Amino acid sequence: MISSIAELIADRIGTMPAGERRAAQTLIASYPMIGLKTVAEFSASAGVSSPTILRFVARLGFQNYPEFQSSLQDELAAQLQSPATRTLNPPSPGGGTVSPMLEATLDNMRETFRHLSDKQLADIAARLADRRGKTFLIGGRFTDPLARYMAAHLAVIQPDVFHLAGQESMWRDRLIDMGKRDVLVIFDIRRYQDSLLRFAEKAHQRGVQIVLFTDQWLSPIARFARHVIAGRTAVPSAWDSSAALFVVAETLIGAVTRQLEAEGAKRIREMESLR
Amino acid sequence: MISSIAELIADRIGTMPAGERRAAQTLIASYPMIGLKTVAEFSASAGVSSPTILRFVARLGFQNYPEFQSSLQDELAAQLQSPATRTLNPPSPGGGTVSPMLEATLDNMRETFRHLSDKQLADIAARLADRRGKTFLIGGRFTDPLARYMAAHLAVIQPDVFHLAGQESMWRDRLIDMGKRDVLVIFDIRRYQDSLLRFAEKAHQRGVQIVLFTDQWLSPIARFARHVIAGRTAVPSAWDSSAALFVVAETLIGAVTRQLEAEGAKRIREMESLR
DNA sequence: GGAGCGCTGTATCGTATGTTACGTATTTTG
DNA sequence: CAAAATACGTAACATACGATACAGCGCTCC
Repeated sequence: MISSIAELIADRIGTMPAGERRAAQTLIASYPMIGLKTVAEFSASAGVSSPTILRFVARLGFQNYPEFQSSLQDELAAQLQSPATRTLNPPSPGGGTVSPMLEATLDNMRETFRHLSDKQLADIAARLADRRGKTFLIGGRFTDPLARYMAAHLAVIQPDVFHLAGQESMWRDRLIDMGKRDVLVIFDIRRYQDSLLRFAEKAHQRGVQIVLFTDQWLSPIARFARHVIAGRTAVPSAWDSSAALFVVAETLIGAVTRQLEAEGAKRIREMESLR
Repeated sequence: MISSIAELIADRIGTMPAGERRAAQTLIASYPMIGLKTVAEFSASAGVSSPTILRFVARLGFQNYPEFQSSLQDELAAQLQSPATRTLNPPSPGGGTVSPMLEATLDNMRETFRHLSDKQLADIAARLADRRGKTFLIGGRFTDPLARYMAAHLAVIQPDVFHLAGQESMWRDRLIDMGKRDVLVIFDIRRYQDSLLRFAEKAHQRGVQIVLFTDQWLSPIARFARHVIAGRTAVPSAWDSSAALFVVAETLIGAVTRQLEAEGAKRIREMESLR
């Protein structure tokens, strides 16, 4: 049962030629506003010609463009009347893969932040913004990309940010560079990796301050960590979700950036000029 | 402070002559839909003549009818984009760094999935699960970790998954291995990278099917993409957020895994025994 | 009660908008 | 590799839409 134009498009987008598909994608991307504008604006926004828009509309089964617009308007009107039914995608009957996954993820985030105080985040941000020491980041098999993501951002706004990648032996050798003033950010969720635990222990012995991103069951590394961020990871999937940790990471990145505002801005400008 | 046209009308309806007042009441009664229709329809619905509608619009301060309609559309668009900020969620006191960031992120996700149909995700998942071709993943400066994250998971459940890293020249050379049956997953958000665009174009020429993760303004790569996922990225931070795209990626990973259930499970067992 | 003012609708006009025809480029098929 | 089919854009076209001029009507105020 197809009830909305968006569904209709999703249903037929596969059978459309390239130009019309672009039209479809542009419409979906900012649904449904562009469809309410003129053909000329729609076509310009999609980067195709007007006739292509009209053919696209015709393929959806409409006699002409105004009829198509009326449909969009009716749909909008219906949505506005019942705020509860505002979701563009109906509750996806028959084992939809989207809704449960999204709901669980959103819950995870709320729950994660509920157990995370502003002060805690501010402390960690201050620690990361402290320019007297270096910052190292490392992650496990699936969480290493999170470490990379964070490193990529932090490296823009301050010097001495290092992502530890590659062979275990590689980063173990970097231990010699680490000291009391340095921070080590570790991402480790189930199933926890021994290599990371060993590494964390040695770093801890050298006085390195460890910030740990882990799941709600806490990696054994928590024992050595100065700060522990426990994110919810359970979702209806074969895999655990790192989304909550990802959002915490982004939040921290934002906080650190704000703290380094002055120096950071200058640094970013310099960087721009180097490109 | 008057922020919406509805308020504007309420403010001035007292000073209006009878005919225009009827127009105003009709508009308010089914706000704002009638205002998006033609002058003729509006006038008929209000039981007045077209010029009266135009005079009504002029009195509100608009130069002409299209300008009035654009204002209504902008207002609608703003409403549709931030569903939560409209009703619930008080402005979270204390100006902590956490709440606004989290709220915006949650909104982004809801909004992103609102524009994403089950069918679309299923199509992409099916494509990624198709074992006849290879899967390549690549990302931009800040989004490459997302590509890595996805690659790390997909590589576990199926063979021939490759993350393209390192020098541009490196992955450009991999083009020769790509063909019609293969899929290229690209992550590209503002500011879009030329190198990725060039790469996407060449891949497209070779018939590679491109799945694009981008922001709501659509990377130029969308032109060559078979599937486009437009995630919301705006957050109260100096950086754009990739969290929504991250969640979409996780959802896809889950969907692909489910499709490859049988073979995947066997593969995972084998892998376990190899460790 | 009459004159003036203001509001409203009818009819006309100009134009922006949707539509269509046609030629070129691109892809598909034998 | 050739030929056909399909898709796309340019440009001309028609129409429907918004804008305007003007006349009629009612209302108010002297």
